Amino acid sequence: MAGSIKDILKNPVGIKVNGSLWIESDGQPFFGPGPVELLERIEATGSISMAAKEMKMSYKKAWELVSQLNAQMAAPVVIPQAGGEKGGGSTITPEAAKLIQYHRQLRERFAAFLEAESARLKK
Amino acid sequence: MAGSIKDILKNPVGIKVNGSLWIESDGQPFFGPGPVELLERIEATGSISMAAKEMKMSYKKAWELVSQLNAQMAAPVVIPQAGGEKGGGSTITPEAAKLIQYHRQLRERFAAFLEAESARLKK
DNA sequence: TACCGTTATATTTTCAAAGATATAACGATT
DNA sequence: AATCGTTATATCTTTGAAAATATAACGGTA
Repeated sequence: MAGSIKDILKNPVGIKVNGSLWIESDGQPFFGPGPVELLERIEATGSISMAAKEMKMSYKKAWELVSQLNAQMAAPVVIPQAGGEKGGGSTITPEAAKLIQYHRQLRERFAAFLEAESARLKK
Repeated sequence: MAGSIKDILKNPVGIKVNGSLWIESDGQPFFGPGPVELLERIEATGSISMAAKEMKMSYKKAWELVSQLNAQMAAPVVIPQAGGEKGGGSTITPEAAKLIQYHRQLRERFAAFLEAESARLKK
């Protein structure tokens, strides 16, 4: 279309609309893509430290995320155990599974939005 | 609704979905909310330095944004003049106006999306 | 009790982004 | 030529976030 955005760009080939989403509570973000993946990997590995390693995230960062998440939920999403067989580990609660599922669907709807906007950009 | 996300949060009052959008070219973001506001203020003030000061952005940062934008557009969005009456100044081109208008509409559609998602969150 | 790998926490180090500062070039006006 | 406020650019400093490091606590198992 004439007068389109892509027409005024020097290199319109790789152009698209991108973005990121998160859930805010009291104005401060507390649940973005990072925590979701962390929860998924904690579920898969049974361990915060292993999940963090897989994501190339420091254990400290991972622990802070878990701690922050648990603090903001009515019930904890991760149950940690320090010590025990194999040194301990962590399991996720049904509430965590709910969060994961919700965020997955949210991401899908957002991806559709971005797709539509990217298409509009090229028209 | 039962099993909703808001039910598993400790403080569900201020909860909402938020996010940010930008345009990518070749995978690297080059046009987000900051540059738009800068362009608007350059148009209003006729000067990069005044626009930057209004936004409490360093002149350096503002100049870098302008420079980067100009480099990525087929035609420049800002025409700077160093020296001249009143020391110089900068004007924006019709292409810049197009970018501003596009981004404004994009923001509106995104706001609607976020609003819908925030509403869904509370259901 | 000694060991293990994990959770929990404090401290230090690194590093990149932002900011501050300084200086030159510019071109109309006087 | 001197002045003015702007653009243009280099360099130094600050600072804040991430990463790295270190250490203790934990609770099963052998």
